Amino acid sequence: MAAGNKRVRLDQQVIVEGVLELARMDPSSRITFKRLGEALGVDATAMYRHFRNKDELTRAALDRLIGAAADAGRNAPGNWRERLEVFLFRLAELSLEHPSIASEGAIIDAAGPGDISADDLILELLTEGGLEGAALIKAYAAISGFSLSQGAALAQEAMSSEGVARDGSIPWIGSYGATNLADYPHVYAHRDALLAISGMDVYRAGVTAILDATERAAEDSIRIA
Amino acid sequence: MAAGNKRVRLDQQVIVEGVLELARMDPSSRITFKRLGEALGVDATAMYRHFRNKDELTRAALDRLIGAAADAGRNAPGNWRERLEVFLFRLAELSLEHPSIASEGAIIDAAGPGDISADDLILELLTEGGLEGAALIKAYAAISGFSLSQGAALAQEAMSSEGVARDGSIPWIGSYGATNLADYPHVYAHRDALLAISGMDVYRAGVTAILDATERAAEDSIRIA
DNA sequence: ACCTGAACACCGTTCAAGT
DNA sequence: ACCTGAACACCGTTCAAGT
Repeated sequence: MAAGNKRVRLDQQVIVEGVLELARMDPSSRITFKRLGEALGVDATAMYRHFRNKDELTRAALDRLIGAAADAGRNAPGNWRERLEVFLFRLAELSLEHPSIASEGAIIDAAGPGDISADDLILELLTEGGLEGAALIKAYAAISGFSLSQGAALAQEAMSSEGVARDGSIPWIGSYGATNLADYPHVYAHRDALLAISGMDVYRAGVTAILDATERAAEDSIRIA
Repeated sequence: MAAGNKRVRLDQQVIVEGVLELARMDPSSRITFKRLGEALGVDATAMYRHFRNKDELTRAALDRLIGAAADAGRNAPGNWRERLEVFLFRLAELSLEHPSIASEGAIIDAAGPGDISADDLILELLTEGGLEGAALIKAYAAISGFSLSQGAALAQEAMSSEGVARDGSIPWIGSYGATNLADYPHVYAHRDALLAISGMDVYRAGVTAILDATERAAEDSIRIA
């Protein structure tokens, strides 16, 4: 069972799929060349024939995730906002399902075809919504920056609390432990509500805020035109 | 000059300050117990007397950064939105000045006094803006989630492009390299504008979008009341 | 009580050697 | 052309030994 011993011929595609599978099946442990080699039935160093280093490999895997989320958004029904939401939440789901990839920092700009495909989708939907020029670029920046960095945060959260449900329901704030909240009256007043916030709540709140503002900007620019 | 050889008595405070200094002076290399020990004139393993592991140490250092940003926001003039912006941009600056700390993933919830202080500030300012109940908690979630994850993304960007200006002016998108943009008409149409986006532009776009939406929600809840 | 230093189990990466 | 395996330089962490 598990992954091991396929012994197919290696190439970039096969390796990336191996990384994704490893990340899915073993969500709480880091991606390692050794573990990847075992899963593919190949020596740990064989990957260097196909990727310059680990960063490039992780980049390629993340790019695949982003591309898959973009496909989901592109094929979804609904108006521009609804399809954007499908893309954004699919990316969050995929990040939670592959935490060891999505959390591997240092990669905001996967720079592969999946990444560009997602950028194109975001721009297409925002244009459909009526945005153009500087407002379009700003909305694009807010959305693409948010989705990647917040997806990484979600994934890190899922990795560090191993064994816990991978649906984003992990509390965002662990606890206030020994800290005396007397000096922090607002935190004290809302402590129960704050502790009840999950990682996915945070993601959802961010998406809603950004898309509300975007929708507003779109309405304004249509009214002006 | 440089860090080395102080040989003071160790304690949590001294170690955290050492980490922050190391991160400031040597922004493109990772924090290491060995390097930290050299800077403090102490064996690499001496830190284990004061912190359970590296994660706890990094957490404490990040907590200090967040606390400093909260102090800046608390002491700033202006209305709630302006003071929130001071906090958010100060946090981005501090992340860029200490990239090896801010980028050290796995830490969304520093869970220390600085973190709680920042939470209290955010809640205070949002309350001042007229938010309460569920709308308050949602706005808090969007803002705190955004600031931490986007700050980490900014820091990772600063670390990977070593030597480049630490002011967030690094391009968000590297280049489109060899990729044929023929299949991506929207990216193609806006490629120059996209390549001109900096990391700080992305941060600013996110802050503006979230605060616009928050301001709108505050106006609504005041009108209803 | 606090720090040292050897030791351990792992990393990513390089490179000569195999097939 | 592609993969192996030894080797290297580094990690975080543990623990017995020093002072």
